[in-house]
Amino acid sequence: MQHFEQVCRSAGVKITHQRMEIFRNVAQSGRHPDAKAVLRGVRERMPTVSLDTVYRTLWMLTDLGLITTLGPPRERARFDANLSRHHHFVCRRCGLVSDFYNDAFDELQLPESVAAIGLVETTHVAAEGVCRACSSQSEESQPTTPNERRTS
Amino acid sequence: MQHFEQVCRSAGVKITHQRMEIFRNVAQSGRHPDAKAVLRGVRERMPTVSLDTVYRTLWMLTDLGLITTLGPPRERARFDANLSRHHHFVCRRCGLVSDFYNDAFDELQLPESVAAIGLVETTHVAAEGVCRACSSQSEESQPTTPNERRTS
DNA sequence: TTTAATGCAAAAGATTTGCAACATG
DNA sequence: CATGTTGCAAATCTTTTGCATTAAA
Repeated sequence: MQHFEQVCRSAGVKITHQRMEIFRNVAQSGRHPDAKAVLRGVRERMPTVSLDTVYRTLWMLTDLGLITTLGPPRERARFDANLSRHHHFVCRRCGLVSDFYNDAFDELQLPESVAAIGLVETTHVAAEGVCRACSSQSEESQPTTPNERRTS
Repeated sequence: MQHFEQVCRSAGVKITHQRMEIFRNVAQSGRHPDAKAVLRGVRERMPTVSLDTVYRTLWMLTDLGLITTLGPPRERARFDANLSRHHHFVCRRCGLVSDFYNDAFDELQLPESVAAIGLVETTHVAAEGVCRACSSQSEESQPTTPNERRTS
């Protein structure tokens, strides 16, 4: 939080209540919320904040390097305040993303073929599967047919 | 393409021109297009296809296991017809996603902590950086300040 | 011929922008 | 007090849905 204020100050942007709440919300919850989720969280303390302020602030925080986004840039972003080196578990059913740590994964040796594509700055492992909550939900009814989408 | 027809037949879904074009489009281009991009591609041969058909078809192909999506499910999806075990290079500037292969990455040993989160089915490495095209574009003007978003 | 799939148009969601009122430094 | 920031409303863009028409089997 001190870091937040310091970065804002040196970037010359004002430290407003909204910005503090929004940053706190992304930073505190270990979640990886999208803009809507941040709005919900922030409104518990500040019922008047608007969604557009949330968007503007999230992208501003991203530009300042105070948070990052998940996945390819500019797409239906989810934000992440965990700036330490980490990796993700992604639930295929519910979309839950949770962090885990592993030193070995922090220094993977990339094959030479990658150099031809571009300059790699960091690597990141995504473990995909089904989270606890989802797998206990469907104890009896494992889908044998491919899941119906948006049809229940 | 034979596989495509076979899977459709055994799933009891009709093999239409649109579906063939859409599948071919995702499968042929080594890209990871979103729905809009698929529409553009398909319209070169079939100018009358509609965007909603593209969406319906892409999700249907996903349900049949003929293609997959990138990243967390249900979010501004990008589709991938490469079903072999592979990993991704992701460009931070332009969002380009390109595939690469590495046997070692196919069998990463996950730390025990992950078991507590859920059941992992597969792991996937994303190498993030700047692609050739983007880094040659900005030879002279490396941004020292964080990139302005949607402001140029 | 029967049933499922398409295209259209409209609805529902998500994200961005212009602008007057307001708060921060 | 000056300027940058907010909230509102409206614009834009993306994705989904209802329904009459068309095409596959």
